[in-house]
Amino acid sequence: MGRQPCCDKVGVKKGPWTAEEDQKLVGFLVSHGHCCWRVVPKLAGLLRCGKSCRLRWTNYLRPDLKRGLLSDEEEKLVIDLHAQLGNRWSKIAARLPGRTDNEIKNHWNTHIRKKLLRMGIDPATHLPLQEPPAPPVQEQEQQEAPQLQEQQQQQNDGEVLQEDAEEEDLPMIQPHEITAPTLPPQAAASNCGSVSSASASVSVVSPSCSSSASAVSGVDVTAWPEPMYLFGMDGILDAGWGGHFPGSGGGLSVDPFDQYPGSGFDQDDWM
DNA sequence: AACAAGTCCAACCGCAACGAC
DNA sequence: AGTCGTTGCGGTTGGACTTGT
Repeated sequence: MGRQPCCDKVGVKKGPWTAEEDQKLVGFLVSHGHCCWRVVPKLAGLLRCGKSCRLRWTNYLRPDLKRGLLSDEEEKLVIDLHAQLGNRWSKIAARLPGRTDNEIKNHWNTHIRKKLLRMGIDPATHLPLQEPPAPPVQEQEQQEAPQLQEQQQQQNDGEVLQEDAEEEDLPMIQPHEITAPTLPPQAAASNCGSVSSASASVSVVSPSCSSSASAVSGVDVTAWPEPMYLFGMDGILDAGWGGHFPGSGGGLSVDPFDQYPGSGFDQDDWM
């Protein structure tokens, strides 16, 4: 018995999302929420499969996402959690607010993994690599921590990583540094993703069109969180999110967008 | 300036888990 | 208890971008 594909392969667009598609998706989700992802693209007028919509939303369009490199603290936490949880990226992501599993996974594979390897640490086990003679630099580092128990190793990871980061002179961008330039709400609304609570009209420029879009286009998608927070719970309620967030009575101390699947409201709530 | 190699990340794929019936 | 539909997760890939020659 074969699995039914998540969507009809025929007539379904793939590849990078366009600004127009992002607008449609965000506009639809903000005003209606999602009942089930399969029907979202149809209702939103998108030639995408539901899975693709969900991924786009959770990994990029969700308003509570942080953008930019992981901070030093976040990186340490990822290493720590990875030592405990292994490749359970979603579990790790759950401990880093505003970060997605995909983002953490990518960061691990492109940055952290290499750092650990250079340090002579097996990224999979977080133990020193049992390898043939390492190059001098690694040798030296290995001498510093020979045959450490895992706990000790974890403790060292952070310290050595920090040194490593300094060594490379890698700029560690803090969240507050990567958010959008502070704009008055109106300006923010006209320049970047905006959500009118009344009409739920949304404008977004897709960074997928160009990875440097946020830097050069003048339409900073990293600004997403700010306008979304600015329009606040009232806007969310006006836009049709009302009553969908248990315990969302006051303020946004509990992020309403975070972890909404399985957080206590069922599909009917979204209809 | 042009090209090649390397890096990074958004998006896709396929499987597993879960819930409804 | 078994089947089906949906969502979530982790691995992988394609291509844009950056860096080096």
